[in-house]
Amino acid sequence: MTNVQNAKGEPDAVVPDLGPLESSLGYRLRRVQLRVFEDFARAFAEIGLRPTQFSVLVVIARNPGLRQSEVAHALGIQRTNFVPLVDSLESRGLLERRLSQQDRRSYALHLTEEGSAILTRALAAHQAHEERLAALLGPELRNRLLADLPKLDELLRREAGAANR
Amino acid sequence: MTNVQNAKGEPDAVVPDLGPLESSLGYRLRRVQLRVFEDFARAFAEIGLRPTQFSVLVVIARNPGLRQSEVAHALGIQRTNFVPLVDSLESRGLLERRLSQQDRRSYALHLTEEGSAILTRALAAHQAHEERLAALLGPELRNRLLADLPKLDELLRREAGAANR
DNA sequence: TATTGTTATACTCTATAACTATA
DNA sequence: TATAGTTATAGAGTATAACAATA
Repeated sequence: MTNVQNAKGEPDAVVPDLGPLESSLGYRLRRVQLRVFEDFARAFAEIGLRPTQFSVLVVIARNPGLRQSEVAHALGIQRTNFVPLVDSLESRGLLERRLSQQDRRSYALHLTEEGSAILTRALAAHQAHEERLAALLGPELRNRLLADLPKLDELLRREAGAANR
Repeated sequence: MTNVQNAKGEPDAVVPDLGPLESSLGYRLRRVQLRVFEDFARAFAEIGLRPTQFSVLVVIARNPGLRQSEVAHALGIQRTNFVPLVDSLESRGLLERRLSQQDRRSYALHLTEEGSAILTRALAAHQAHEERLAALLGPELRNRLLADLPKLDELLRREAGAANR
């Protein structure tokens, strides 16, 4: 355990020793991700979209007509769990399920006008959020993380793929 | 949209354009964290501990006698949500709540012998998991991430602290 | 037979409000 | 009055099994 002091020189709370968690990639990623999502939540409070909902709107806007399961797969969400997610966005009038002509089992997803309008505001909020982080981190640290994190993702994706064969 | 090919030269599924998510720190962190936790889950399947439970045992082992809320705070978990977590570990016989003498409102947390024994196995599994990641990433990328992620965490911690004052 | 979307279900995680017993 | 632990509760996120309609 370590005693630290705050800016005023008062003794701060005792900081417990985290042992192997300190150098654990998973632990570090979880803690940092939660912090970043807190900031995201603040930026998106007025808009009323959670990170996952935002990501769904983004993917549909940039790839209109994708099938439900394609969007789900692109975002790493199971088909099963994607249904209520799409339900919520559809009942808010932000997207439409259109019956596909080629394959009548599937729906093609499209944004409504309202969905596009909200997405415009959301994209601005997202950019402001990213710029806030960028100002905090500096370009060097930010760019390094944005280069390193996908590398880790890709390496693990191949590993997992190989393991599931 | 981009068409990619797999190793056999067969056309893989169409890869949707993720737009601003590609360079979103929050999105990147979330995806990578989930991948790393998948690997963690594989490593811990036989042991039967989830990441959070593991982290609780680690902190108690290295700081025996901490109060419940101190452990919760160290791990970024709310007191409220920490109760059932400690309940589950206590009912499995891995830790004990001991009534504090100085402050009879609080419990001091200690591992049982069985808790220590399981933690020994868990620490080995965790090390193997980290070493697997290290072998995949190489020392340079791994060390850079383990240096950069706490930096980001610390910068956001100060920001959030300032915002809540 | 396999796939798309769906329902039902269960467990974990997270968040808020309010209680109790101590301080 | 404030704090430590608790209860109750509700909303998300994630996971599996099984079904109908369609391919």
